[in-house]
Amino acid sequence: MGIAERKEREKEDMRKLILNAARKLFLEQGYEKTSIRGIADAIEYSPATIYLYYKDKNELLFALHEDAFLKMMQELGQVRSIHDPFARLLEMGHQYIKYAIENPELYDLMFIMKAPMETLACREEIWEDGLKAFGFLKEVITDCVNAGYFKNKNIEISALTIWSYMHGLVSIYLKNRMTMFQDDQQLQGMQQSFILFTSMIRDSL
Amino acid sequence: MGIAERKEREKEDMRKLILNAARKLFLEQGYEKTSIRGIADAIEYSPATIYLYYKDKNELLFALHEDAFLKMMQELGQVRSIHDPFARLLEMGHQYIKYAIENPELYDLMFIMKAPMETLACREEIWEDGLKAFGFLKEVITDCVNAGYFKNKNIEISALTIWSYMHGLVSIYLKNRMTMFQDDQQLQGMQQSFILFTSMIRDSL
DNA sequence: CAAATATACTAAACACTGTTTAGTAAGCAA
DNA sequence: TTGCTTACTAAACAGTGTTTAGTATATTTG
Repeated sequence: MGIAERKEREKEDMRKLILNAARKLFLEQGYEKTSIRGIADAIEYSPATIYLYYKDKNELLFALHEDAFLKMMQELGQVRSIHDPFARLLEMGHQYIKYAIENPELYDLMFIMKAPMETLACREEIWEDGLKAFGFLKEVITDCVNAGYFKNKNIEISALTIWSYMHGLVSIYLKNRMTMFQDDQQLQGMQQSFILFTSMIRDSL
Repeated sequence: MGIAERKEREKEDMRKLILNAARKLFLEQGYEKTSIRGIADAIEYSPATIYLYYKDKNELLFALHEDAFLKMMQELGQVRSIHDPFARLLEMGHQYIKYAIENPELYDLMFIMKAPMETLACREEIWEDGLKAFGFLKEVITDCVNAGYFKNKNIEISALTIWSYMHGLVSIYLKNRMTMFQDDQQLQGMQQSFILFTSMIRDSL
């Protein structure tokens, strides 16, 4: 009998309905100002219904966190068409900055907020999405090493170092701490710093 | 008449009483779980009283943010005794990491949370504390340039680049995103990355 | 087909949150 | 002693995430 299957589909539809409304509100007004009641209103269901499909607000944020990674990987993945590994790494950096600036709330969810990590912790799962993205960075760095760009053979540490810089740069900008530059010169400052950093790793990583 | 002065003193005492209770609770249970009511209970006053001394919760957080910077500058300032500027920069890095790990909630307040910046924005003031700390970093870098360690003459960009790396590294750790290492090897990983980064800037900044 | 059961949903409550308002009691000045 | 100011608070306002108990509807069973 197909009833069970239909119910399963309907359940999945409902999860998507909730998630889409959540994403919309979340991106429109930010995490802090989006309430379960607001999401419930948007889909014209009671707040309690949401708890039949998602354990709590953290789980809802975690689901958004997951497709934020999907989106980022799609955008970063485009660099695969670049043959030279160092040029590919550079473009990856540009795309990373672009993604962070264009999706500040998602970036927060992916790399700054504790909520999604707590869901992961109490499920006793690993941070798959993050590790996959980190793995992609390691691949590109490995290619750079193999092409003779970098001499350092510890890919893990090289990747962590590069990611730390990138994450720090965009975090400082997104969290409004780049006040050593005037508002309209912050992007330019980031650009200059990025050029400096990339020339540094090219010369001596 | 000394009555006005006494009242002024009492007002200042009350502000400190509130702030000390706020700091204690905040460090004990974190920002999110500390409520105005909790602070009011701790000092045995009504919640409304707190609003006679601080405009809102953001202002309370901003006050803590200020003495978090005071504390950090005290700890970082110790490196002034190191003569060699590059060794001084290295030690500053160590101290920065140490401070972040030992005071994760304060670090959040200083460099990640938006609340203190919002208070600053609506007061139309600049981020004095942050710029002062950044200025100290620039001083040390200038010394490194003058001593012939670094060839790059754009101190502002060099400082931003170094700070970005440091901030990224500690943020990734503090926000539990360093899952490429097992829990007990994350500090070691940071150490290795720090060594790599410092060797990179020594060779080619 | 009717009765029993399972499912989907919600109203209302619980226990909180930051913040404001209106009112009280004490301290001080005239 | 009267009038005014200051310090404080009880209670309310408008929200929050989450849970409970109960109601219809849909499905399965006798």
